Amino acid sequence: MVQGQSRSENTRGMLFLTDEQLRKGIEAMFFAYRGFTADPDRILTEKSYGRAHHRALHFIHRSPGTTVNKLLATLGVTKQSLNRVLRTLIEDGLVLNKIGTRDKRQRHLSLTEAGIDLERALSNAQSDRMRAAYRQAGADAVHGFCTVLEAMMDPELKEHYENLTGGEHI
Amino acid sequence: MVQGQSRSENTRGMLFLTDEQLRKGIEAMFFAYRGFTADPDRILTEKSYGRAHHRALHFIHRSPGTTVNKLLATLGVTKQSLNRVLRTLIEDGLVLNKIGTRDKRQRHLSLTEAGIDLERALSNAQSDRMRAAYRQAGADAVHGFCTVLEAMMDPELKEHYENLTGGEHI
DNA sequence: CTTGGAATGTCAACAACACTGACATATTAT
DNA sequence: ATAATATGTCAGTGTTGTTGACATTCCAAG
Repeated sequence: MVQGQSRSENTRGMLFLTDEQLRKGIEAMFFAYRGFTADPDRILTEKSYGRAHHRALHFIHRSPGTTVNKLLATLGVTKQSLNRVLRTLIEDGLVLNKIGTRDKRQRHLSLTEAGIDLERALSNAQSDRMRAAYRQAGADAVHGFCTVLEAMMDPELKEHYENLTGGEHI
Repeated sequence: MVQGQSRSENTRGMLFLTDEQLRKGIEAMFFAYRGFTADPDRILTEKSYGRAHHRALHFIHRSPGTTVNKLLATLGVTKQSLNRVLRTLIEDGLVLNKIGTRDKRQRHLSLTEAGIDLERALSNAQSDRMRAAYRQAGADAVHGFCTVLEAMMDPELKEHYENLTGGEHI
């Protein structure tokens, strides 16, 4: 440690943060994210899919009936990139593509039975590690974990994060 | 919320975790990681580098004099993949490649002045957001944040994380 | 009703970054 | 001497991202 001021606060309640603490946090994010994706990645490799497929399945599951444009904004990729992934998922019978009734330009995306199964397998693999980490760390730590993560998001992305709780339908 | 048992514990001290809570955590990781990499990514794009270059610079800065094999283990990529990145960094005069004295097979990696400058620019961009998030969340939250991240790591990766504190030299 | 623009899909080309497999070259260890 | 280690390199492949261009469909405003 450079200084002995770990997690201390000054008179104005401001945190003193050493370079060492910040660097530890940066490295923790790097290594933890590897663990975070490791388990679903194994399943995906078996099925010849990638992380992009997982993300698409996750958010379609989260907001069934969502449109391509909404999914695009959530994932933060180009439509060409998403389209490649969606096409394979539709061809493989994991995702349904229903033309909108109100606006026929829009395509409403939802999971088929098979899509739900794969999403659940991936979600379970990821949740298992998350649950184990949560239990090991304790309730207070989990609360702090989420608080810091939310504070790290771009404001625009944070809106997507917050708006997901509802799961708006058609 | 599916249940009203947020962050509660049962008689054995075990956390009750709803699917909703776990899913929130998963999405928080996804969105936060985007924010985490956004600022350095902008600098990297300017200089025609990628995230892989950032990671190499970071860990060489962290452990000056480290060998290629050690860096390989830390980054968790193949030597071919790392070599491509290292070659450009060496050609561009950001990284030094010194043949070992004890074992002449080994190449000891370190940053040049220019390498240190770029690493610092990237590190500052990332630290600024981290510091802001830390201050917004508070000291307790930061502690919980790191605790959960550490619990999420693969045991093998966690060793790398812990062994980095020293920064062993030649 | 025509026109503008939004939503979507698709084609092509390209780049970053990961992978595998194979091979070469020193150098060290046995 | 031989085996193993550390490194570098070449070739090929796959996923995922990007731009740019273009077609289609459809809503909405004039």
